[in-house]
Amino acid sequence: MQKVGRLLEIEKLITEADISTQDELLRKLREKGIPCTQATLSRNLKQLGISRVPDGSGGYKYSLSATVRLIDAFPFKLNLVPVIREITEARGMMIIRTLPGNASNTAFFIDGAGRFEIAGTIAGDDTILLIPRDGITIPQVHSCLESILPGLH
Amino acid sequence: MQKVGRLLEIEKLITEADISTQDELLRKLREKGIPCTQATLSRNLKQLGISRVPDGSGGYKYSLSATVRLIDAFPFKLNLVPVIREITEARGMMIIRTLPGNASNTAFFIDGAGRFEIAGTIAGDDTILLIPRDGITIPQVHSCLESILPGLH
DNA sequence: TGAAAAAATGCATATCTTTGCAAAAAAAAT
DNA sequence: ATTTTTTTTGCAAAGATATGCATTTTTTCA
Repeated sequence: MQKVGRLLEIEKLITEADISTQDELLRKLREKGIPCTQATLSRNLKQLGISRVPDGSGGYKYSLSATVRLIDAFPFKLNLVPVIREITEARGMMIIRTLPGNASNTAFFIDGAGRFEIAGTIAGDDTILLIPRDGITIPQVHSCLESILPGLH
Repeated sequence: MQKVGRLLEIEKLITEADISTQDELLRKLREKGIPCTQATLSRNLKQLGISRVPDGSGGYKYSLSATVRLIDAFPFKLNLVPVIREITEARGMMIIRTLPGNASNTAFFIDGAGRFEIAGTIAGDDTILLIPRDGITIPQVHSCLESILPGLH
């Protein structure tokens, strides 16, 4: 299963050239040796936050929408804690995106729970890097977070 | 001819509330006493540069594509480059050194590009930690950065 | 004015996109 | 390794949007 590869290629194709329909994009993917169907493409575009926008010349083209980000890509759900916007995983760590200026509050709150699973956190302005202790899995950290942050689901 | 009034109202309606189909928008217009058909609406939306974008919660909503254009034609793209002093790699992540005080501007800009390859960034004063998404290689991030920041070597 | 040209609109339909569902594939648990 | 659970996918159909064409409305210009 090469979903990530396909997502990258989709992103690349739509930034490299103006593409106006999913069928057109589909053809280009296949030319690159990436098999896909239009239905899957539709779902992938949604996931990538890519949409079909007027191109200003009477037509339409696909384009990344800067504000919408990948949320459903990984098995984490969008949470209900107002300041947390997104939680993703990378390199065995967790990246928690918050509203601007809220990263350190949130990190402080997480640290304050004193959970063993969490080796430490580093907070910027709107992003927290959460480093799990060795041997701790992401699902474990996730359920740990759920217990720390009520409303997360 | 009440086209202009309708255009204004359309813009207003889609910024005030999340609207996910043209029929829904059409109903709201009619509630305001503005008669219209779906066909006209489609043409008007195209003219206004409004498109249907993934809302990040599994649905779609209409949105001005101003943000997308902003990124596409970001006026200070080139001005950003000189503040970056060095880019290095460590532990599968990237460390970007900037001029003092410029890390968060730069990180904000990078985040704004909304690239899939980048799981998140954390900015201090003059250093950014960029965490690539799993499965993404450093060279991939490099070329990603190059496309976000033209002028980068 | 009134005639001619341009723009806007509605209708019907073509085109394009999204989604429910079942099957396949992948990941996690035992 | 096998079972269970979760995720991804294709198919087909439903849903949503765009557009050609004819008509109406608005604008332009003599």
